[in-house]
Amino acid sequence: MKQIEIKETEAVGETPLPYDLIELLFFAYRDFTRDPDDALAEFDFGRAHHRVLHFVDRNPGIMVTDLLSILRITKQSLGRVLKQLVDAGIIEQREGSHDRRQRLLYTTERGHTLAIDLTRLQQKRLERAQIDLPDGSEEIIRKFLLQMIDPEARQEIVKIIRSSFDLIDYSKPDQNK
Amino acid sequence: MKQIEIKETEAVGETPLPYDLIELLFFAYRDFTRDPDDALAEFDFGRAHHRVLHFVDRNPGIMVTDLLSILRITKQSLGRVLKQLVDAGIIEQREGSHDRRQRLLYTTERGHTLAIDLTRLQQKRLERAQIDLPDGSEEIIRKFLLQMIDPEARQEIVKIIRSSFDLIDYSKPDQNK
DNA sequence: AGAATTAAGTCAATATGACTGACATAAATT
DNA sequence: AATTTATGTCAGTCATATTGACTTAATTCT
Repeated sequence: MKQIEIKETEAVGETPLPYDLIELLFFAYRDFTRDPDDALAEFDFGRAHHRVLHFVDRNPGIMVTDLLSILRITKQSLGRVLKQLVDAGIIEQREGSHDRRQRLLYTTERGHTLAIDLTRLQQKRLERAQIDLPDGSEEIIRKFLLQMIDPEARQEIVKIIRSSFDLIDYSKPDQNK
Repeated sequence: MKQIEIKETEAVGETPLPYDLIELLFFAYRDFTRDPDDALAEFDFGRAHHRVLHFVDRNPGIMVTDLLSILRITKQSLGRVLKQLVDAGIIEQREGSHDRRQRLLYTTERGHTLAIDLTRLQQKRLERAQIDLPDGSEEIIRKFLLQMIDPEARQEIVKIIRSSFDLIDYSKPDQNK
């Protein structure tokens, strides 16, 4: 009944809307982020803390400025979260050896362990999601996700991820059918 | 250099962590939600409004309670957003014909048009993301995303999405390798 | 018929994560 | 010496969410 109702309101001849993928992305991403969210709630940390912890752990010695540009948040937003992580002994700041203005960010041993633990939670979910998928699926998923990203941003993100994208030609980010 | 630094801190012999997929999901989802976010900013609406609009448009006549359970937010959180959408003439509430306690939710004509417009933005991105993927990729992506969802929730979500999942056996949500 | 439950809404207080804009300091670069 | 850069801070605001308690109306159960 409802399905007919919907169909009727869609203009005839137009491409069907990809409601399934849209909603799957919504629900999948929600559950994906909930594993670490729940784990961090014990420390009174939230998703913002997780993102900072993740990218600092992945990029030891990252500058505050570079972290801001990855996360696309403002200095003020980062400030509080970062301070809490430093106070909790999860992240530490060291003066840059060449440029003494910099406060380079590193996870402490404890912070690194925590980051790995959270990543393992997400790993578990990702592995479970790939059960019974045919060979080559991971490469398809990777390419799909990369191409979901704004073309202008892809190259920079590939650098951040610095993973096995050798087969993807991201020098032509604007190609169309 | 940095890559070596990271490798050293990982215990030898453990499975490599799927940083690439984790980060791709983060960046892909961020850009995916930005299209409608940007479009709604003109109306002074945010992502919360989009979610409500989307699921009301997809489920005409949905009860407030059911919408709350899909979105997993509280009545109070929904309240303000819903009121704004009703005030703006985007969503309307009708008394249930069988149960007069219910305020069933519908998009207005204007609301429906807006919902479709936003969905077309996301469609564009999804289509672009599937360029140059081999045949059968969409099915793989769909299955991957479905299996990213908590096993206990999958069946309910398939009902919400009510799409082409005939080939997926979600009666055994807990199967492992 | 009366009790219990359900659907929806409201009040009050709070938390989190984000924003803008302005300004300050120190260090590096030009 | 002047400018730019890296970082941090102050003050105020906003959006989205939370919890818990309570109300009203309508339906369902016993």
